[in-house]
Parts: sequence; C-alpha cells; structure tokens
Amino acid sequence: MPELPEVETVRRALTPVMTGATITKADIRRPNLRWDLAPDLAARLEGQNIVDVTRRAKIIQVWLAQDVMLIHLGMSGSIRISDHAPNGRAHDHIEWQVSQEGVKHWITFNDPRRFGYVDILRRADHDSHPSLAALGPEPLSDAFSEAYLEDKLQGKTVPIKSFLLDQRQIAGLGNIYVCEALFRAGISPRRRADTVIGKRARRLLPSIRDVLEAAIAQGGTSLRDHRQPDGKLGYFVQSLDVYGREGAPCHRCATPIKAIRQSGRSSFYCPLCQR
DNA sequence: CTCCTGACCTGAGTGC
DNA sequence: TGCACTCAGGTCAGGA
Repeated sequence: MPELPEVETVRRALTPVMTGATITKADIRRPNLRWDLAPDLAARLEGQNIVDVTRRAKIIQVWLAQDVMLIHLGMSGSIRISDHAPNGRAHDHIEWQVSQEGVKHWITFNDPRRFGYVDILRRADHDSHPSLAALGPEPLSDAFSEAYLEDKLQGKTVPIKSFLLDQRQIAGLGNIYVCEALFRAGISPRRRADTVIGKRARRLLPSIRDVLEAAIAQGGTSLRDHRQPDGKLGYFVQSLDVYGREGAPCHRCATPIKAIRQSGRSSFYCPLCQR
C-alpha cells in the first residue's frame, strides 16, 4: 500500500506527537507480523524518550537514545493517532502510549494483511540492517541525480517499470507512483530500462520528483487502506493520471488508458503519450 | 550476477 | 445469500 508519499504523510503526523515524548507503554498484541517481533520489543521501548522520527524509503524510523525502531506498513498497514484510549479495532497489532508534558497520545499500528513489520535494533547496527543496507538513494535527495540515474540504467534489460520498482535503484517508489511518473515522463512501462536515454532520461527524474512532491502535498493516495493518522483520506487519488484508470480517457490525448501485467503487477499507461 | 515467479495474508469486489 | 474467484500502495526466497 503505502509508498513514499503515504509513509511521509504518516511521519509528518507522528513527528509532533512523538518527538520529545516518552513511551509510557507498548502493547504488543501478537508475536509476529511479517516476521517474529523482537521478544523484548516492549521492554526496550517503555520508559524511553523519542529523539526523532525520520523516514527512509517506505520505512519510518523512531530514534531513541540507544535504539531505533523501524516501522514498515507493508501493503495494508496504517497508523492512527488518538488523544484518548482508542477502542480496539480488528488488526490493531501494536499500541504505543506516549506522553509529553502531561499530554498523552495513543498510537496504533493496524495491518490486516500483516505484510508490514516492526523491528528494533541498536543505533550502531542501523546501516547494516537487511532492509536498509541495500536501498538506493532517496528520490527527493541530491543523491538522486541525472548522473546517478544514467549510470544505473546502463545495461539493465528489465522493463523501466521493474527498474523503478527496484528499491536498490531508487528507494520509495511503488506501483502507483511508478505508473504516474512514467506517464508524466512520456515513457512506456514496457520500454527496456537501458533504452531510457537522452530526452526520456532527462524527463524521468523531474517526473518522479514532481509526482512524489505533489502526492505528499495531498496527504498521499487513498485507494483502500491508506488513511492519514488523523483518519483523513489522502486526496492525491483525484490527481492520478493513469493508475486505476483502465479504459478512461487519457488526460492529455483522450486515448483510453491501457492496463497490462508486468512481473505480476498491473501497469497503467497511455499507449499514445507513452513510448 | 540478473531476472522472474510464487508465497506470504486478509478483505473487498464481481459474477454466477 | 452464498460461493468461487480475482485483485490489492510490498518484499523476499528460490530457481532458471
């Protein structure tokens, strides 16, 4: 579910509530999500002060004095912030209680499909964590440059769609925003990555940045599960050009949007605008 | 190495 | 209503 813009939306909502607060309680309601949870997760969290809340790719990082907690929302994960003890809903797997200057908040991790995970590790081990070590650059950072992209595209025979989904190349894109970025860049998802050169390559990078920034500004895209932590929808769904629009007219040329399957995932594109 | 498929899970939607 | 089937914002192990 949540790609970079949705996760960033969650991070921005968590920051004022968590940063500087103390975790007064961590209620772990099942032993595993995607993987087994650390058996000492609650013990390592309770009583700790939260120093910072950051994001890397689709992962939220909650920094404590000695440890860092990683939260990945998988396909169907979401986080709610409440100013009173919430009524438990189905699939509320973890609930944190935080307190700051006497003000309490309850933060709930809900994930029906349990493809998400929560992990805790020593800060010193952060960079070598399996889900972080191999990640490519953040698309909104300077590390993601034309030179970088050109270099990585070289020799890649996979479709550009698969290349952009590969978190080792660029971190944080998922199915929606890859489709949308390729539409904005006028590149067919079927095109071999190593043939994205020249004009196409130069359009790709700003297309990725623009679509991510626009989506963050709208609170992400709510299709099924995604909600902002205050329960509001993400409104970027109204700005989608191709994702989920099979048969509907292209916003640029009115040709019906086409849907195909590539390595098990749906791709949506305009067969006329995207070559 | 690179690339592709299937598996992990639940719930919503569709068609009979 | 019920049932069978398909599909879904992600990733990872295993095999070609």
